[in-house]
Parts: sequence; C-alpha cells; structure tokens
Amino acid sequence: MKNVADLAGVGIKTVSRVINREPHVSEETIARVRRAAEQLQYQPDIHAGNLRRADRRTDTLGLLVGSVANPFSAAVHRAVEDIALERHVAVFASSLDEDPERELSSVNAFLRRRVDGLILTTIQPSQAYLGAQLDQGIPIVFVDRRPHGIEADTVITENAEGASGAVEHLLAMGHRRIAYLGDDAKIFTARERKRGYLDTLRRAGVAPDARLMIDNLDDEAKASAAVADLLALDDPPTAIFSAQNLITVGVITSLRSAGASTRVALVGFDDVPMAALLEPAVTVVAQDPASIGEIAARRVFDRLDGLDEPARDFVVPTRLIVRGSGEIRPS
Amino acid sequence: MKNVADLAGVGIKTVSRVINREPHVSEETIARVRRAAEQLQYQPDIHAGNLRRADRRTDTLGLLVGSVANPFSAAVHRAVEDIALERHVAVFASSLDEDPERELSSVNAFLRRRVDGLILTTIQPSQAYLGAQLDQGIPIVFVDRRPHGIEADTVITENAEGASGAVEHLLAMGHRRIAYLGDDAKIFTARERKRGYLDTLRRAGVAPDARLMIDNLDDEAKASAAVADLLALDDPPTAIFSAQNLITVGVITSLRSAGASTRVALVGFDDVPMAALLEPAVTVVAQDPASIGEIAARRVFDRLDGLDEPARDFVVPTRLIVRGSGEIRPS
DNA sequence: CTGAAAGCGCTAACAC
DNA sequence: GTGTTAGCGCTTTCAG
Repeated sequence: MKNVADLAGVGIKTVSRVINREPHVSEETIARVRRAAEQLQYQPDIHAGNLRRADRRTDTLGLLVGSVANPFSAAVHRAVEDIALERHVAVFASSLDEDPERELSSVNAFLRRRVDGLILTTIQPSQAYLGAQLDQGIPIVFVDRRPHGIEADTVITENAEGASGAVEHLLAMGHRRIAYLGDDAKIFTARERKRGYLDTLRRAGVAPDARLMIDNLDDEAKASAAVADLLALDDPPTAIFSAQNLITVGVITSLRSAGASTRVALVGFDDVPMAALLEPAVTVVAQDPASIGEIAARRVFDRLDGLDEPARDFVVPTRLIVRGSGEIRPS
Repeated sequence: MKNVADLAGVGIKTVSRVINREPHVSEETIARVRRAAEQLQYQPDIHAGNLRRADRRTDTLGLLVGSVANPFSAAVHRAVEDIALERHVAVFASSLDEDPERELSSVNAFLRRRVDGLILTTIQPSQAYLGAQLDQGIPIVFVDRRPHGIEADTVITENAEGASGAVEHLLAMGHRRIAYLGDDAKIFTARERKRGYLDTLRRAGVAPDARLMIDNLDDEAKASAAVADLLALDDPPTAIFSAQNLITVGVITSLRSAGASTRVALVGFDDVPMAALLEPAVTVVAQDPASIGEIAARRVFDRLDGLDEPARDFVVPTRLIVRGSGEIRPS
C-alpha cells in the first residue's frame, strides 16, 4: 500500500480510501491511485485490514458437511456457496466422516482462521463447547442434525415424518413385514428415521420385528450383506425401508443379484442418482438439500446483519416420489 | 495474547512460544500458560501471526472446480481435502459454472485472502493474468483443463486417448455410424475428446458425418433433445459416444423413452452414478478424479516445500469399463 | 479533501 | 529461560 501511495504521490490513507471506496476523494486522485495500484499489481491484504477494522469481518464462512463427495452434502454445499457468493464471502468446506475428532479439529481450524460464521453437521455427543463463540457473536447454524447442549439455529429435514410417509406408503400397498435398514444410531438422522418407522408400524398395529431392523450400515457393502441376510430368513420381509442414500444403493444391488428386485418393495430415504432410470424405478422420500443449504446460509447472514432473535428450528419438508419400487405388492 | 500473558504472569513472547511449541520454555511455564489460555478460551489468530511471520503462510488453499455439486468435481475436491488435512491446511472451494467472470472473481477472492496455493479449473481463453502470482511463489496447479499463456503444472485426464478407446471399442463392435455428443468446444476437455473421436474415425477409414456430431450440450435436457433429433434422421447412428457425464444421463433418458436403448450402442466419457445397475448397464471410459485431486494437491505442497523444477504435465489414465451398452452390435 | 500517528494481534530480532 | 522493542499491512482517529 505504501508503494502505491508513493507512486501515486499521495498518503497511505488516501490509497486506503480509494480501495475501500470511501467518499471524500477527488475523482482525479482516485484515478491516479487506481493507475498506480494497477501498475504495481497491488492486491489488498484482507486480513491485515480486518485486524484493525471495527467489525473484524473476514468475509469467510466455515462449512462442515458429512462428506463433500456425498451428493446430499454436495447439494447443501452448492446452495451455501451460491448465497455466500452474493455477499463476496468465501467458504471453507470440510468433511466430517462421522468422526467426532474431525468435528473438533475442523471447527478449530475454522475458528483460528476467524470465519464470520459457521454451518455445521456434527457427530459429537455435545456441542456445548461452541457456546462461547455463539455468545461472542459468531453465528452458528446446525444443518441436518440437531445439536446438543447448546441453543442455536438448526435446519433439518423432517426425518421422522418422512420416514412415516414411506412406511405408510408400504403399509397401504398391503405390506406387513417391512424391514428397516439404517445408519449408526449415534447419528441423529438415523435415530429420527427409525423412530418414524417404529411409530408408524405401531400406529398400524404391526408389531416391530427385531430381526427386520438392522442398524450400523455405514457403507453399500454392509447394506448389501444385510439384505442377503434378510432374504435368507424363514419369513423374509416383503418390503424394505432404507433410511439413507448409500444404503439404498446397496439394497438395490443386493436385491438385483438375488433376483428379488421386482418381488420385494423398496422405499428409500433421500433421493438416489438415476433413480428414475432404474428397473424398477426407485420410490424415495426425497430431501431438499438445496433448501437446507440456502436457509442455513441466509440465517448466518441475517444474524451477521444484526438479527437478534431466539434460536429457531427450520424443518424442511420431504416429498414422496412414487416411481415403482415402492408400489410392488406382497405376493 | 496479552490477557493470557498477564493471567499466567509471563511476557507476551512466552505465550507465543508456548502456542507455537518453540523450545526453551520450562515445563512449568508451559503448564501455566496453557492453563491461562484454556481459562480464557484463547484462540490464536492465525492471520495476525502470519502478518509478521517469515514465510507468511496462511495454511489455506484455493480450489476452483466445475461445480462442487458435480460428482466428478466433488471427487476431486474430496481428494484435495484429504491431502490438505494432513498438513492442517484448510481449503476454499468454489464453482466455476463455465463462467469466465467467475474464474476471475474466484481467483481474486482467493488471492485477497492470501491462499498459499491454487488448484484451478479454468474457462478464460488465457491464464496469463496469473503469471505474476506464479513468479511470486504461489504454486498454481491446473486441473482437468490445460491453461493458456502460462507455464504451470497441469493435471489432466488422457482425454483424446480415452475418447479414442471408446470409439475403437464401438468400431470393433461393427459400428460405422457413430454419433458424437459433446460440450461447448470452448471447453478444453470437449475439444480433446472430440479430437480423439475424429482421429479414430479417420484412422479407421470412416468419414465423419457432420450431422452426427453435436456440440454445445450443456445440460441433460439438451442432450436428450439432440438424441431425439439423431434418431429421427434418415440413417440414424447405430452407436453414440457421449463425451461428458451429464450428457450421458440425458442420452440414456432419451434412448429409453424412444425404446432404443437396447438397439443403439452407447459409450460415455466419465463414469455415471449407478451405471452398473441400469438396463443395459452403461459402458464408460472412467476417469480417476481422486487421483487428479491427489496429484494436484501433492504438487502444490511439494512446491510449497521448495521443489523447484519446470512445470510438468501429469496425465491421468482412463479405463474402459465394459458393462453392456457399448457392446450392442449394429442391426 | 487529505495525511500523520497510533494500534489491531502477533512474530522477529535481540537483549537480559 | 524469558522479556522488550520494532514492525507486518492495514484501518481508525484526529488534525489540518
């Protein structure tokens, strides 16, 4: 900046004024400073400026999602980026990988870099450790999973209701033996979806069968193996409710190779790529990751703009997409 | 930091030493400082420190990909993140959206935040504007597309060769009327893949037919419409080479709805989600996005560690995955 | 409309 | 082993 000032024959503060588009600088001076900056390829250092600036904004945001490679997370990320771009805010993106340590290290990495706000998917049993930052005015919005030990804005899918819808759909098709395949019960969404499944069965007077409920399915291969086990049962399920997108893919693969894909009904939670082009096409309870990301990002910026209201829960609706696999009737 | 120093009853520099794990501090003092830092919830400001530090590293990296929501880009991103994590480097991720303006604004956003290195997918006709940063010691690695007007490390897929492989495969199945469906020719990968297609046809003595080559397909819908047009031709193609993943999806949809998916052969460039589960399963020339991301990230860090050798071209191999759609013979 | 001086939170260089 | 001083690149404050 000093170099630019010297070259333009002005003081350092004038350069600062021009760069920050502050008023009270003559057109001519502005032009001269701009020319000098151009010539020296001057790039202002945002961090040096923010050191002394009143609001201390870094125009930066930290985003922690399940995995940047997962289609659901990627869609959330994209939505956040689009909103952030409008405000010239850059986003740090990280993957959680369901690792509690990673939650902590990512959050700390964000905080040391003085992000203006945080959008987080979490796995630690408690997020109370973030209370200080929240009080300190750093907006935090939790996405996809509800936090514990802290009151903060949260944007989640209507997990239990969506799962209920899926199970009701299968019940309406005449199924009574409906299997549940889900993630680790440590994960908020897995618990909620299972709750929806159980409640709906009970409401319908169907006694849940422990042999038809399988948890801890954290990859496709495990889901496939679980389906093989289910089909080998004396009285196998006539329908499957798969509570997560990767699990659904594993279920489809396994059903296919057992030749059971047109016999056993399937409804998945969260949409699956190419679902409409599969045979049978896959009926799903679709989430709306773009809305989740958008709502979360807007909330962060609203708070940054001074919004001061109690923490709020945003629940994003799901949508049952009927495509074929969920309309197979029990034989 | 001053507060921590006061609370611990030491000088500010001692706190700095403890935080940065510098030697020559007594165990006892370390313990005292740590306790004070804990108590005050002290978070060092990485940017303030880097202002004076000799190497001026921000432990931050800028990544620009096609779109964070595209599976190919997402896989590149994930690989970069994994490598960066090992070094406690955070990554800013942005989407290009094939918009030249966005390339410039993203790069500038990264630069103003003083990233240590850049991994970029570009669309501007020239990247000469980055010469100054490169000379200044900021490592830049171009991924997926070769830059122009600048000598820098580049990691790309063997586009022309992969396309050749696809077309040779179709020729070997007996096809002579092979259509090409591709992206905007402004895009490096689209040009390269088309070149591979054309060269291979010519080598085989097949005269390219302009009516069978369609460019500028930048979404699924356009690809679908293009296929419909092709099928309406007097002598329609017996095979299709689709040069990009979104286009392949559009082609499949269209072929399906025309009832031609088991009659017209298809080989896609870049793998498609669920490809193995479709009917027929989709033969593709698979790329290796994880390797691309990993090589690019390692290269950035090698340069940051002082590696000083001429810019290099890394070409990542493709792999033909035979699944069914590409093995349909002409009727 | 413009500039000089102080200071943001930290590290470098040097003293003790 | 520990503290002091200067200064990183910028904004703030205040004087002109």
